Amino acid sequence: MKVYKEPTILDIARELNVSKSTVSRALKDHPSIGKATKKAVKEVAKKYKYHPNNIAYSLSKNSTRTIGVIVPLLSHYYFSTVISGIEELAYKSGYNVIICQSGESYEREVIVSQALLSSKVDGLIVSVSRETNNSDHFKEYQERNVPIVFFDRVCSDMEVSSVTIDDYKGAFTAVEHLIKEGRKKIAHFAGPPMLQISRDRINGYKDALLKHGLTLDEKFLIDCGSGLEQENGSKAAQEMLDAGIRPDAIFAVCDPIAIGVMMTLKKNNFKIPEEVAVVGFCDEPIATIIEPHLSSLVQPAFKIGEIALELLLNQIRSSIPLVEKKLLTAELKIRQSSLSSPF
Amino acid sequence: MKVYKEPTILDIARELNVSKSTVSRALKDHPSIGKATKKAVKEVAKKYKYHPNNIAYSLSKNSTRTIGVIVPLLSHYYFSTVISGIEELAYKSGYNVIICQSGESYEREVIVSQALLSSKVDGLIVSVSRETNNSDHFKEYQERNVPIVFFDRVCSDMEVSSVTIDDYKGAFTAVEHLIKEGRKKIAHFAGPPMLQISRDRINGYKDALLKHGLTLDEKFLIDCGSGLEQENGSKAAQEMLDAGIRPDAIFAVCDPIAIGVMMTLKKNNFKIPEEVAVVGFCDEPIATIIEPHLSSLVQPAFKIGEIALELLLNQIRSSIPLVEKKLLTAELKIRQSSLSSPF
DNA sequence: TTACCTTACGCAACCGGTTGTTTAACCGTG
DNA sequence: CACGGTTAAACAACCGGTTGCGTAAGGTAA
Repeated sequence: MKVYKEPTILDIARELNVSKSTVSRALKDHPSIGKATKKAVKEVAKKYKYHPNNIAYSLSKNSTRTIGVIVPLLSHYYFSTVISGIEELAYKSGYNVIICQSGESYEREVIVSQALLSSKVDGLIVSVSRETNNSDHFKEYQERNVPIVFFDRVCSDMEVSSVTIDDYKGAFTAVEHLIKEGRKKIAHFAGPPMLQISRDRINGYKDALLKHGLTLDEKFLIDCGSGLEQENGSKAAQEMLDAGIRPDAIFAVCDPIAIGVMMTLKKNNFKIPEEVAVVGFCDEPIATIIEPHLSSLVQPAFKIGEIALELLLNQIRSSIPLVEKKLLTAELKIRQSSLSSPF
Repeated sequence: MKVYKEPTILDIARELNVSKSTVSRALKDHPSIGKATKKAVKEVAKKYKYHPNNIAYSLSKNSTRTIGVIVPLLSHYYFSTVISGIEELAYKSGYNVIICQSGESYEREVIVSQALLSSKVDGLIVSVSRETNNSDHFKEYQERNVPIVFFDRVCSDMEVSSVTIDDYKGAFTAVEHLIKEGRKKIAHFAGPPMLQISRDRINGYKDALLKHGLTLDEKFLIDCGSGLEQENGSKAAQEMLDAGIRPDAIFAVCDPIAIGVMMTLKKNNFKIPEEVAVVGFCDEPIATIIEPHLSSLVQPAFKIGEIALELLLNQIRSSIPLVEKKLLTAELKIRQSSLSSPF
């Protein structure tokens, strides 16, 4: 393939017997080019179906007008919605977006971040993998003055812009809600401790219990292993039941875990919410498919994407290093799964 | 920002008093460079944390080693899984991937395909938006000898490689299964007729009925409007019930529609599968969250991505135009929603 | 007529790599 | 010692744009 030679600015120049700089300027309405010339150039460009070569543009301008995005997994509704938010604003601002997945793997995250660096992205938006506890690959961006914005999952040892949800407050709200519904034995199915969000949610859980005079029972703090998937929730819930642990409410670190927990509870003939109430986090679409519908904390994913891009553009356009941290609040959406008198 | 100047091949060359061509060759172990020189160059490169500039590379090689992917929506599990398949094989083959969403909008699809063309991708993998009924923007790729592979949703007026699943056969199998379970009044909730897959599935539905001597009743062929979302299914199902139409089985064009139908049926106190059996298409994760679990046709999404990339690489590496069409079979996964004696 | 200013465009360097073609030094050989 | 062959590296063109600066043509004013 590739025998065909694409039309370039030079082809247009030759056809009209002008210089290539004239063509370049004519195509972007530079004031020092005559009206007639502009018209002629544009006509020939259209005739040849000329497309400007972005690569050449990027090389000469030393800017690719491209921003890189690294997320753990595209298949999570939350992440793909954040991406939509990023893209929407990016296109409006004349930027392209390159999306990469780390697949929750540290190694892969390093590889793709290096690749994006070589591709000379003008900035990077990242939610780190749950394995990541070293940020050298991101520090290289800082050394090269390529702006970074973290969302949701941050590298806490770096001073960069970020947009996150107040996980502590969200968890606190959720647990407080369960307490107000009369629950006394509230368990938390926690996420991987590597992630800051897991730790924040655990703390919110603990503090809500303490505030309302409930004792913190370590056996109610349940580790779901390294995953945030449904199976992790199912498995951990079964182990909990097998161990004879019987909470009357469960706050799960995320919706898939909550769903897994619910599946296991139902399989073991526990009534939700009568015997066990459940609250999740993230409000994914599955929350309203499971029965009973799952109460969850709504993260404004699209908005988060837009804000992340906004912070990034602020940095790109700024002449000085800029650090802005946005903290958003997750709103509790109460559904049947956590009500005491649901019907 | 961007005050910092990145180290280039020339910086290394100056430090060692050699020419830049020597550095370029040393970095890639060209045989005509001495061992000592290679070692020195690589050391300085490491010292400076040199990263090759992909942009410059692409410009001189006239190849970006990048392939573009356009999908309707990232938030569909099916599409993000296909992308994972593409990425996996792409990385192994030394290619990068740029992912774009059309958002099911024709207009947006044209914009992103033009952008990818300007970015000089070496090839394109596409599943077209459901609005698309004009393929001029893709024909430009052909004119420029940039290979294209379609998956799932194709532009039927173009002779290019594609990987699709046999929608006709899948639909036929699903409906035949319902018939064997003793259902007589089988309705089909159809997708937008703009999409070839919708038409194929309708035909599979019709032919299965005919084969088993069931009459084709037009009132059982239900249009869900332009969308493939859950709400379209709910709405269409409610309209059906309101019109007094009472099928004993429903084959839906896709899982979200099937879920929407099930929700509405349950709300109206119809028992699934006793009164109405339901089968979906695609086997998304939600199929095993809804109760009863939804029977569906499994599309090997990851595999589809891998094959699509393989066909694309075949074209990129070939010196002559190449057209390969792969047709995969969707396997019916039978769950409770479509059984006559489920328990 | 001369000096000066616009207007419209060309020239050439530059971005950071790749690569075909010299070139220079060094080797052994007859 | 002259010659041919290797080896290692330099030179320079090229990819396709952008852009600072120079300049010719034409108009205007002194």
